[in-house]
Amino acid sequence: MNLKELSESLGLSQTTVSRALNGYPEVSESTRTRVEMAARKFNYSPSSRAKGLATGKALAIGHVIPTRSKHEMVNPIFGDFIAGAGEVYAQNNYEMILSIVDANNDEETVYRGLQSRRAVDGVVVHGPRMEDARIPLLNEIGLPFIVHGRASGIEGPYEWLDVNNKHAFERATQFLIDLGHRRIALINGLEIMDFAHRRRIGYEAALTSHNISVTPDLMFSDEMTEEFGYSTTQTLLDKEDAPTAVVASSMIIALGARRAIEERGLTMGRDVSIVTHDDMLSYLQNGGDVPIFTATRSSVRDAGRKAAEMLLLKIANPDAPQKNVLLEAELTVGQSTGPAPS
Amino acid sequence: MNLKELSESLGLSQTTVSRALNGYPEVSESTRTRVEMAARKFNYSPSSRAKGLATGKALAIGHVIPTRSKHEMVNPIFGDFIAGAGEVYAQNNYEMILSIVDANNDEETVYRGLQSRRAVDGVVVHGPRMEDARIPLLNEIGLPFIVHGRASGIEGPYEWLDVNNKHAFERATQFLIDLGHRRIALINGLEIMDFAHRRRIGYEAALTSHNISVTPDLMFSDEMTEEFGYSTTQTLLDKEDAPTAVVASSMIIALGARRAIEERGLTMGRDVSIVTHDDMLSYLQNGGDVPIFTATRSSVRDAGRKAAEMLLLKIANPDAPQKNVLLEAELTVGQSTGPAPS
DNA sequence: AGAAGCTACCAAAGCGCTTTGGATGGCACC
DNA sequence: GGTGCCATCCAAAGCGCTTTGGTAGCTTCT
Repeated sequence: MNLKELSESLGLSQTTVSRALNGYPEVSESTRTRVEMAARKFNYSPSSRAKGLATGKALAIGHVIPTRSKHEMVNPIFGDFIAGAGEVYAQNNYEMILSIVDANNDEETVYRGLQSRRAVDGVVVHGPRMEDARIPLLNEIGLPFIVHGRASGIEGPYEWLDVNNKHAFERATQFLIDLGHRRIALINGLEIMDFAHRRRIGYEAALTSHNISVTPDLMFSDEMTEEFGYSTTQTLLDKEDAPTAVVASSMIIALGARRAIEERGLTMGRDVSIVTHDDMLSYLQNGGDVPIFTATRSSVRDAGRKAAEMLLLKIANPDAPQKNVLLEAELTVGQSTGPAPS
Repeated sequence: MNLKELSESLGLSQTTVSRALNGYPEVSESTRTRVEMAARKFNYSPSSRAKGLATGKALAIGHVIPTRSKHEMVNPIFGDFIAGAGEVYAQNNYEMILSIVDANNDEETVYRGLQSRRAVDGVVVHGPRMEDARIPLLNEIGLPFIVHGRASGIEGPYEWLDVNNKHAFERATQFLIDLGHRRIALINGLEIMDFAHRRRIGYEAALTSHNISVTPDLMFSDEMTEEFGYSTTQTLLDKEDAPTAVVASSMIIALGARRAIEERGLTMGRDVSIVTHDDMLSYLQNGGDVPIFTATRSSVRDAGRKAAEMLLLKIANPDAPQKNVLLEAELTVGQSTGPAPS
């Protein structure tokens, strides 16, 4: 069923039917309801291709996920972010289109392709890195975008939504210091990633402000896997002056850290304290009345929702001033922290 | 830059340029290269909207992910599956479009909408449930699809790609029996999900064939979270005749199980054996020279690739016979299993 | 009564492609 | 030299919408 058939079956012109369905005022209420009834009855929706052609809008948002190397594997937070964003797109009759970037096609080509095919009206930039080249690229080709996170070292404004990683990790570290911990380790993500860099800055700031020296042998940075959390914590606990607390950059790292701790018969929250960042992923919940982990938490799904809303707004209103949103993570106290052992 | 402009700049007709770019034979090699050079130079790609309108194909595949309730939250395997499928789409110049189904829009509406908007040429059905209503629905509305998994209780043929869950879990259980285990627990996903049902059948078959009775108090089924693995294993270890082995349905469950085991000072692989299913997720690798967990493994990413290929083939050739692919999981021996303690 | 202003509708152009159905010129063949 | 056949190219229609630029008919005002 297309518009022509629908309008013929109603004895109306395509114009009128189109206007009726799109809420234009120059259609009488009685015809409008008649049209709407018929559309529902025949299960008619306008072809998104034709509509896109006619309006010049793609009615779609692109998400480009890099999987090109071990260092940028499919991110576990991706699913939740997408779920949040997708809700917003559905409400606004936008499609979400996903592109995978792997070893066979380079990032720039993918973005340029989306633009020149006119496949999307805008994109969300995931996992920004330090001095991320995508931001100048997108500005150059004129494709509207929003960054989930920020990219240190980029000059010029761009629209972003980020968690205040520095502040979160400063507070987390501060919290441990207040509990009497002095030797505090950081198990972080890869520091080419902007968020990881900011987290380290926050961690260091807290230490420095308490005259605790920042020692490189307590700071680790790698792909955020359970194994990395585990082996790093093992290394730490083997030290003669092992740290009494750990700040972890993800729940998955924290799970690995906990394993290393419990494997030695130590108790988390008593012998070793852990604060982790919790993205509130749906399948990795930090559950219980009292959460297992003390955590700086911030819902990635919610971030997805907000980012999508901002992008749609920007597309609808391209000349509005750039907006930036800095979300504060809340520090929730769980069972994984306690006073430093004496 | 559009086709008209490009052809004018070349002094050729739109027809010829179009044919040149689409590989038709009635274009001389010299003009073809000239056209291709120009297209590259001006960074021209045909508008996917216009192309779709003209050809009647959407050149897109839909993936519908349900997030409507706690029971169908964003699945952690989703990201890897998508990554695999996306590679194939990219190679074939297809877009991947994602739809989120939440509490506000029902599943049927989403599928019907995709079809009537002509937004996709086909869809991948994720996470099939027992007697899944989507299969008859898609058959009714005539939208090509492939199921990742199967749906028990559906009559009539449909195209699917599945892991041989029954066989995998039968082998896993068999393996534990061979090691002398007799009290073997199953920590499974929700049994409305078809895969979980099949896994239980496999588990039971192995027990039965060795005259080991199937006892309901050793079988657990819920959302596959770390917490579920942990608390269930705790319960199991509290029993007076605690099981000596566990079969787990996912790495995340297995991580929880391991935590419960190690928390009590027991050793995995000596005091309690674990076999898990490993989807080979990129961020949850069962690493090491000798893997941590003995596992039935099958790459979800690879499944995504294969499923996408099958669907594209089906779309290109709708009258070809239905294809079904049953992937065998390999049983890899790791450190988490050993002979039953005497 | 005529002008002006609404309300409610419509015909046709145009979005950027693909594809149908030619047209043109060069060459071999008899 | 005419015929037929390729190899190359092209004009124009059509895909299913939106939107421009109307028209027809009815009120209302002067």
